[in-house]
Amino acid sequence: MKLSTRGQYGTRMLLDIALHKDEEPVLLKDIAQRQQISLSYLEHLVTPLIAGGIVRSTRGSRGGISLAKPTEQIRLSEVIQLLEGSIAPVACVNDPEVCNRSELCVTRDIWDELNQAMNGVLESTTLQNLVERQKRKEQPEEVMYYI
Amino acid sequence: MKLSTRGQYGTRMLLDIALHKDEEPVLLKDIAQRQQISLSYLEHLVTPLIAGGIVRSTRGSRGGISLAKPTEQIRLSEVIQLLEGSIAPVACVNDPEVCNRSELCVTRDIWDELNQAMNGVLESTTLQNLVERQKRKEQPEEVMYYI
DNA sequence: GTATTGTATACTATATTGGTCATAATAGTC
DNA sequence: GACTATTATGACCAATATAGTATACAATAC
Repeated sequence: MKLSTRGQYGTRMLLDIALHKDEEPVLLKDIAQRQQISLSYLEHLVTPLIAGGIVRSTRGSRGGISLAKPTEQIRLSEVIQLLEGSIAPVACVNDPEVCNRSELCVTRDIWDELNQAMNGVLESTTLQNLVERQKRKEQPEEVMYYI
Repeated sequence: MKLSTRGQYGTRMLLDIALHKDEEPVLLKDIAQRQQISLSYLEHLVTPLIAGGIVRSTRGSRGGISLAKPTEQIRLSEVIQLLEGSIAPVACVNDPEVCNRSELCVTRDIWDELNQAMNGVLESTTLQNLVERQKRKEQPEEVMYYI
């Protein structure tokens, strides 16, 4: 039940872009450095995000990556779907045809519930949520000083 | 986010045993045939379940596999844990040490929520639930006739 | 003691993961 | 228009995990 680095790195990349919106378009190189991810691997991960319309790229000098939609409209479910393919823990959840026992299979029902549980979290989390959480996380130290 | 065949086959094996409790101990060979899983692969999967105390095996003729505890006490979370290792979508959820950014990482927080969501389903589902669901599934046709 | 069953280990093929690298395309700058 | 900075794309590769097979061995009921 592991999330591969594609999904992990991809979300971190998007969060990084969102946190540096003032300097859009953001350089892949900078993201790579800040997130400690190899540039050449990031190049791979950005492609499906462009194709999926989450992100826009401009080539050439002064180019880079920018978000293609407002952060509130970027759901984690979408991101993971693009980078990892279907979230479903087993294939038959999406496509009952793959297994001839689907009809009567109770284990399938459970995997479906599992799928829905995961989907619930990912569907309800937007990039905006992540940004807010991040900001909240970085503040408490400062707040402490005022006590 | 895939569940490997280990987890899938393993749960099907346990459900199969539970549904044939009258003929315990159940032969691996029979499970393999009914569940259409190769015997030699099943032999692999049964080992961790024995080690985990979910199932008991008796060797020799008239031997086979039997459940080591009542179906109500066998949680899916336990089964998956034994067969797939940790359920956590990313390693840092269980062990923050693996990543030096754990402290401030908001994506980690999300993976943790994802983990909890999945855990909730698996923790609350027992083998007994599966058995009941299965029986309910196989009945409705008969019930219909009485309407 | 022997047939029947599980146990353990070693092996193999394939797919996935996590990259690297070279090259092409594109946009800005002089 | 040449040069440069930057992303885009695809070929390639190594390591690991998955899924499964094969084989020899151990225990036990009969």
